Amino acid sequence: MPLPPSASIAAISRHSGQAVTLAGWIAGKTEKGKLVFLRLRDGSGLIQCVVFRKNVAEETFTAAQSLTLESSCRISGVVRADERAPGGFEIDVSNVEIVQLAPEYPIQPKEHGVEFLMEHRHLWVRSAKQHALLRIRAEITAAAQEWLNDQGFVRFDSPILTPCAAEGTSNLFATQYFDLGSAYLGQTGQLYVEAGMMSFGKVYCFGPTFRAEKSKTRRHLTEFWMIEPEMAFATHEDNLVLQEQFVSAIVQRVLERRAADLATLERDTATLERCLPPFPRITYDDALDLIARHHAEVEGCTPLPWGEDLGAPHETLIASRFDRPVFVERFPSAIKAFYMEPDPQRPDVALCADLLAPEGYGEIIGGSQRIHDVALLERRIRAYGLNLDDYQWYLDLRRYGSVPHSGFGMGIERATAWIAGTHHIRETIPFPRMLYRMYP
RNA sequence: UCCCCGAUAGCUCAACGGUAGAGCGGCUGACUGUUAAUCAGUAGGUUCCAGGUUCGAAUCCUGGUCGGGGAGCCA
Repeated sequence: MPLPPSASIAAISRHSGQAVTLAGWIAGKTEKGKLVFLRLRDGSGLIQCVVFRKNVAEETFTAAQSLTLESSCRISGVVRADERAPGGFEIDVSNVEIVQLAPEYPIQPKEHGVEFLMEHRHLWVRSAKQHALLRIRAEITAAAQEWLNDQGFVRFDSPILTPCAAEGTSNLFATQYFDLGSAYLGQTGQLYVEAGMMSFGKVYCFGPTFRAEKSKTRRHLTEFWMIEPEMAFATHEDNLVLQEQFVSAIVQRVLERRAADLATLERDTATLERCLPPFPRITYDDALDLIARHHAEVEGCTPLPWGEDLGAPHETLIASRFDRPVFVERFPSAIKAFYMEPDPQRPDVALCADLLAPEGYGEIIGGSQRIHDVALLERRIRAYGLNLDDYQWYLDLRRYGSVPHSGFGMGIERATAWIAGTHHIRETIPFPRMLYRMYP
């Protein structure tokens, strides 16, 4: 009769000296004649299991010998402290029950190319580094939501199928929506969380967003997850304070709870430990000065005339001059979304900010104070060439009890790439969707 | 969309105009402390596709397909 697992590998030290049954997959095997070492992975951790021929039934030893990489099995035995074992504990095996014997496993414990690994992403997620990375992602999404919940935010999700372009800028994925014409996969939930903010005061949405841009860089996905808080009666200043507290709370929680995974990834945690408020702030104007003076330090970085948006090399240069995330605020309104509140001191710039992660990981947050005056918002919608009829519901939010309000969006994958120290964003989501990849 | 690069055994790669190879993995055997074990043996190929140059093409040329790196766009 099959035994259910009686212990998890992560908590194996609690069972030292006891007989347990573990259920999992074979992560490695070494045969040494009359003994077999099995490395068993159960999702919580990895442990070495030792099968001695003279200690077990002949069929148990044969079963242990026959196990292949990633075969599933139940292993019973006594937990024993042994300093020769990785992790300090091993299983002295008494029984091996094969659940399924796997044929030759494609992914070997050696170097593989990106194309091959992406083609086998459904198997690659079992590998130690991918496992650590995706656990960190899960910690980040949990930390982000729980922190906002603790601050009184209410989760208020936005639709994924939307009737028109929210910002009128990005290219959207279109799909046929019954007899109502085209629907578009949303590229932000922001306009909808503004409606929620007027109901709950503080809200956030969290879900996938879609950009049909033909981006082909290590910082872009066509489908990515974004968490977007929005607060009533909040100014640009309030927004920046919220962001630095939010980001540092997430980073500190990952440092506390996922230290082992950061170690697996060989992440240098020094820059993460410094990630505490307040974050430095520079204005767009200051950024242009800084670029003019230091552009030679970064390859491909050239001085910018006022009014041009920052490119990737400019962001890298700016981020490299600070030891923690840095806000770049008050961009020219003309290069930003139509709904951003103009600076009352200087109406040609917007009350907005991008948060740049250190170490060249780029923009992880974009946020702004939103226009709350209905007449100004109408003028902006027209000036951006958008169809006013599409935005009547959004204008209603300014007709009935309008208040100053602010919010931002954080890209989960970019934040994960930075915190985990992963070169390419594609590994920070289980199944990345990219320009040239939709399988598996 | 633009610029650059690549495709040879299951995987990682070599062969650069003259007989298509190695390491790893697989399979068979040996081994009581391995942990990307070691040793011996063994199987495994439409050199991405189509056309061209040549006595002869994995190799050179043209086109295509698939993919990688970067830019722009943005989170």
